[in-house]
Amino acid sequence: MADKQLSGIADIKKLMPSEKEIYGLSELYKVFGDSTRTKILSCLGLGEFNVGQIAEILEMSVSAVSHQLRVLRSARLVKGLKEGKEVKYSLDDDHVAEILECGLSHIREKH
Amino acid sequence: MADKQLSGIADIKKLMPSEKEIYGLSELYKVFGDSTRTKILSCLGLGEFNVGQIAEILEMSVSAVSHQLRVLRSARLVKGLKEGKEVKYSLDDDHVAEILECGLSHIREKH
DNA sequence: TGAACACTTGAAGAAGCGTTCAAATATTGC
DNA sequence: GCAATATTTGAACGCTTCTTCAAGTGTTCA
Repeated sequence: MADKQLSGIADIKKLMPSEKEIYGLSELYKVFGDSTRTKILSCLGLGEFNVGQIAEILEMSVSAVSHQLRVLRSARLVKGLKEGKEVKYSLDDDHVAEILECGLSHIREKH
Repeated sequence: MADKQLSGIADIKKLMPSEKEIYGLSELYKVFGDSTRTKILSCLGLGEFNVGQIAEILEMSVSAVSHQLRVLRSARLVKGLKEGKEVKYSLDDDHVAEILECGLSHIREKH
């Protein structure tokens, strides 16, 4: 009984998302938390492109872009389809653009 | 005229969010991209707490929590109100919980 | 087969990040 | 003023991350 009024901290712990969910969430946002990757995602929100085209649009080296595409692929945010010697990249699903929008509307309101 | 069919890459560049917006967006997500900070935000989504309480809920040192609260404060994701010798922290606005929800629903669908 | 092109990969260096520890500041009550 | 409590701050350390450069794989076409 004495516990009841003492804090409610035990209750709060139970209401929090699980350790696993928190981890997954922060890992997801970590991927968005780099401007090169955000640029790539914004770019792919406008169409499908191969690595060289993305590099040209972003004015970065092909290698740097490819490294980041690997990160985005393993986070399943983009997918790459091989077409001959090229690889056409596109957003993996609609959720990705949605998350971008969600953040954009926040910063547009705040600043 | 020759330009027109050449690529459309110049057009894509114009359609992309500005450098400034991209930067702001990735900076915002960078803040979410750490599990300690995500925990603090989830916690404050459930109520208002002082630093010691947050540290207890997260089972972390007060110092570590305070350092991360500074990051969250300067990103204007949380606000702290001084009450005597305590500081009560809360989410800065509804957008924050919204962004958390947005990411959570993504990972819950994907995994 | 071999040259050309598109892309990926590995190693390396610089830069950035998060926690810890110890010290500093601020507020309250004796 | 002094001790006690709550929080912040700075320096230091180890760890991760992003880009670059060079080398590698894979595909097309002659």
